[in-house]
Amino acid sequence: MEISFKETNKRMARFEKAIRQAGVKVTIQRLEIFRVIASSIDHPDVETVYERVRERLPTVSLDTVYRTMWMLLDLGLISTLGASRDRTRFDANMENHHHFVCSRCGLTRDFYSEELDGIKIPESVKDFGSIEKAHLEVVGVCKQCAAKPNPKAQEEDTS
Amino acid sequence: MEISFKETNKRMARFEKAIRQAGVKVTIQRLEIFRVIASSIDHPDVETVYERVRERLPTVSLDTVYRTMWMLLDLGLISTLGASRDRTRFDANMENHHHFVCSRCGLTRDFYSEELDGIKIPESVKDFGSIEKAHLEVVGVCKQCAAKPNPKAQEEDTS
DNA sequence: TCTTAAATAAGAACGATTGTCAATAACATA
DNA sequence: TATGTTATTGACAATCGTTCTTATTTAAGA
Ligand SMILES: [Mn+2]
Ligand SMILES: [Mn+2]
Ligand SMILES: [Zn+2]
Ligand SMILES: [Zn+2]
Repeated sequence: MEISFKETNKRMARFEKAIRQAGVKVTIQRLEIFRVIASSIDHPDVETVYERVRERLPTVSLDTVYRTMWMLLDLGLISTLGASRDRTRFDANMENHHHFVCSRCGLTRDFYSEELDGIKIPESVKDFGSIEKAHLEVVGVCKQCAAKPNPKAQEEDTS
Repeated sequence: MEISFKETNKRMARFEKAIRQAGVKVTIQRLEIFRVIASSIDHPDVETVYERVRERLPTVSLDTVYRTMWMLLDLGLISTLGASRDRTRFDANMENHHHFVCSRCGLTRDFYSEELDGIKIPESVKDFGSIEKAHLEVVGVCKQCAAKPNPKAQEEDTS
C-alpha cells in the first residue's frame, strides 16, 4: 500500500486493457488481487497479497492468488524480484562484481566494470538506510537460448 | 567449474584460515564442498553442488551440502544470488527503476536515477548474450533494523 | 590412544508452490 | 433478461526445496 491514487488508477486501466486483450475473464478476484499489488510499495510476497485481498474478499483462496500472480507476470503487468520461482544459488566470488542473467534459462555469469563500481547512488537512497554494497544485474537472453525457439511464443508461426 | 587453478587455490587458503578461525572442524565434506563452489563459475544451486561433490565423495548427503553452504555464507566465504532463502516477491512498478534492499529484514524500496539508466555496460557482456534491461540492487541496512541490535552479533557484548 | 563435543547420514517433517477436480460464475448469444 | 458454454474458482492432495531429529561417526585435543 501507499502508491498514489493517480498511479494506482493508471495501473488499473492498464490491467483492464491487457486482460481483455488477452481474452481472459475479468473476475472480482483478479480485480482485487491486482488492485492490491498495484497499490503496494513494499514488493509483497503471495502470502502478504493474500492477506490484503482477504480484507475485501474474505473467501478468496491462496491458490487463486498464486495463479493470478503468475498470470499477471505472463501478461507483463508485474515482475518478480530477482529470479522467479527458483532455488537458491551461490557464488564464491567475493570480489566486487556484477552479473549477466539469462531470463530464459537462468545462466548467470560475472563481469567487472571499474566505471560501474564508481557509480553515484542518489542521496535520497540514504533515507532508506545505510548502504553496504551495490551490484548491477543485467538481464538478457544467452546465446544458447537465443539459438533455440522461444517456448513462450504463443501466437503466430505455429504452422 | 572453470575457475583458474590459481584463483581456486587462493580461495581454498582463505577457507582454511576462516574455518579454523571460526573454531569449526575441518571435515573432508566441508573441504570438498567448498572446493566445488570455489571452482565454479556458474553460480550453482545446492543440488548441483551436491552432484559435483558426489563425484569425489559418493556418500555425502544433500543435507550436509545444505548445512555447509549456509555455514560458508555465515563465514562470509560465499554469497547468494539475490535475497537468500525467501519467498517470491512481486512488483507492479514497470517503469525503469532500481532497488534498495535491507540485508537484515528484506525491506525493498524503489528509487530512480537518470544517471544510472544511462550507464554503459561493458562490451564484453554482449559475449554472454543480448541485453534486455539492467537494474542496480543496492544492499544495506534499513533504518528500522539499524535501530535494533544486530541478532548476528555472536562475540563480545553478551554481558 | 582416549575422550568428547561437533559433524554426518538417513529419513521424517515442514513450508512454499502446484496439480486435480467438482462447483461456480463470466460472458456470448438468443 | 434468461441460457449455454467454458474459464475460473476453492478445496484439498501432491510435489519439491529446505530443515529438523536422532543415532552413529569422526576431528582434534589431552
Ligand atoms: Mn558472481
Ligand atoms: Mn520495484
Ligand atoms: Zn539462457
Ligand atoms: Zn531492515
